[in-house]
Amino acid sequence: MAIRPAEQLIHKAAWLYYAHGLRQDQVASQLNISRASVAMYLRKARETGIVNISTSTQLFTDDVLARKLEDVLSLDAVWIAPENDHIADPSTEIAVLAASVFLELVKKGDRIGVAWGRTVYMIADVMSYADLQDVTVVQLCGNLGAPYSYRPDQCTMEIARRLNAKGLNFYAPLVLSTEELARALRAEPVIREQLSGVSECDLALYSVGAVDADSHLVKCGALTPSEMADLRSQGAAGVIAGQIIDAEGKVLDCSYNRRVISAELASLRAIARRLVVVQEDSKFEPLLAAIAGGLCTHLVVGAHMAQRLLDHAAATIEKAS
Amino acid sequence: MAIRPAEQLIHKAAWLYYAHGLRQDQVASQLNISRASVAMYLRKARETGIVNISTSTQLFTDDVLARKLEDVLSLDAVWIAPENDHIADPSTEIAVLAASVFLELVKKGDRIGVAWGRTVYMIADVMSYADLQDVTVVQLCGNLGAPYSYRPDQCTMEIARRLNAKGLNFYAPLVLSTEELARALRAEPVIREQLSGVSECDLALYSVGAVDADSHLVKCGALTPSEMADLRSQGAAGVIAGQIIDAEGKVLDCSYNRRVISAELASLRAIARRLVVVQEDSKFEPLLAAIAGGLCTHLVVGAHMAQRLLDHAAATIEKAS
DNA sequence: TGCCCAGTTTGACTTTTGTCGAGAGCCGTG
DNA sequence: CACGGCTCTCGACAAAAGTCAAACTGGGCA
Repeated sequence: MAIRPAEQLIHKAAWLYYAHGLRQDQVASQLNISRASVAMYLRKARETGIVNISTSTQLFTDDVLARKLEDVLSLDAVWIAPENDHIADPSTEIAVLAASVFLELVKKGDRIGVAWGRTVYMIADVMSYADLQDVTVVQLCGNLGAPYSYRPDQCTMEIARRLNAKGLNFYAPLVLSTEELARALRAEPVIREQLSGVSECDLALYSVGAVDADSHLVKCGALTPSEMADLRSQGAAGVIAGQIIDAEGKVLDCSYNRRVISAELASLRAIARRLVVVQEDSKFEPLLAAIAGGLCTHLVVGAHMAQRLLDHAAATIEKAS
Repeated sequence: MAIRPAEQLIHKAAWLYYAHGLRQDQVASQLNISRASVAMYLRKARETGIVNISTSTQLFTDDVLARKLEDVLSLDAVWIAPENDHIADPSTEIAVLAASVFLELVKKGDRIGVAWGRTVYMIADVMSYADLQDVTVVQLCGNLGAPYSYRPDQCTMEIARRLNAKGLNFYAPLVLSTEELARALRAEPVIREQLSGVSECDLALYSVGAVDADSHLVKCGALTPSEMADLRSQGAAGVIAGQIIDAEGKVLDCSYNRRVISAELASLRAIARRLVVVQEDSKFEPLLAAIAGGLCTHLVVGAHMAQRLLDHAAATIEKAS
């Protein structure tokens, strides 16, 4: 009985413990193993998603602020992570909340589009394991060759791993050196298929990038700081799935965008649930752009950002009237 | 701060403990309360479904036997509760499994039809709490006035309570004394509406009753033992949602059925997922009838029953060839 | 006002659970 | 066939969680 402790035993232990409510020693005697082993199995069961512990995120939508934001920005749902009191690290708080919200939004059989970035990777990192075998996680945009730690494929694969789902990477560079090459590559059947499959997603997860020298696009060499500054003066307001958008949330008409291999914004908008998570307060304008462009239906932000959004909306309405 | 500890605190405690993985004493100090209170809050959180602990029921479908049954009976999914070894009470085991399976099948926004009986009530009784606010549980058949403990409305309400969902009872007797009255009552707008709403359900939960003197219908006075025996000789093979069905799973043409207020079998068949749970080995024939009538897409049974079903199917095929 | 009640909170205690290092079986390899 | 390397397992200890009766709280009521 020392061969292959196997899923089987883990399952049984988890079943007896969590579903029947037995104590670990009772489980141990039923299964003829030591209690220590049971404890270990149970940990594994939790880690692999055989048991699922999830907490309602309702607390964060019950907030009046969240409700107001939903109304004023016409979003389906908003979650606000508290930042006021002795919270050690608000950005972690946001990531943890976003991970829970994400898991709550996923349904069996879903196809999920995932973009990339520090925020997305942080969410993946704190996401608890689940066992969603008939779920597919697809990468929304091309890869960056640069030795950068939040690569699009890493984000996709990590989330797929956590969910025990199928991961669908796509191996094209995010940005090419000429528009021609980008066009040609987009026409490739493999790539075209992947791109057209995006609109069949049921759920999307992304953050939004800022248009400044700290942007990921600059850090990993897709754009130089001066190019970025140029784009900014041309009206660039944010970055979504590797593409530059203007203040209205439309793709900016520029060479860079034409050289990018990524899901079209129209495809993104075709996804029913679009979860946008923003950690940094500095991403206020990019977020406004994303919302303006209808790229967001579900939003997770910190309390401070939420307040800014609400104030801004109020000011806009006042000005209009 | 002693006023209304409220959901708020429970939510926060649950969040810090389960989502952030803090220890109870850390949660206690964050929230400025004693660890004992935290422990109590966490229990409440579990009881009210603010946190959800669920275990994958895959173990029970992985069974080869389950796979074979799915094939041979053309069912969508089969779960088999083990009965072989030192399991104390196989019927409880089946109920616990059925409850887990049920919870796994429920999706947000679902409308769920629930019938009645000892089995259904047992399932409700062991079902863990969940917080599915946009779920509606509807009663599939009329009530029994008799002082019987597994009344249809009780089954419905208990499941709704566990799920924190809306319960939709319907207050008509299950069986009337004359066909005329039954017809008249069925024509009542309130009742008609409820009955026609059944086919809009996404999920149904019921067991199947035996046609003998031990049947609930006899025990609660809807039928006398001799009437039951009569029906049996007329071809009655089982009871579904208070109605007598024949071996082919069709409604038996008899006075009793015409006097019953319950969801029509056609409405039941219109429900995409029909979870049938059978505990007693004696319900072999009724179950066969239900399956024959297409009243079952998802099945939970004990190992012994599963084997009988498979043997029977094998024999039938052999005979046919 | 003073008293009682229902529900909360707490400290102290017990029980349950997590973890560690050591030991045992298995396997491929030299 | 003996040897490490590997993983699984166990016993014992430390840490964490559950429990209970007693104290407390604020609000309703005579």
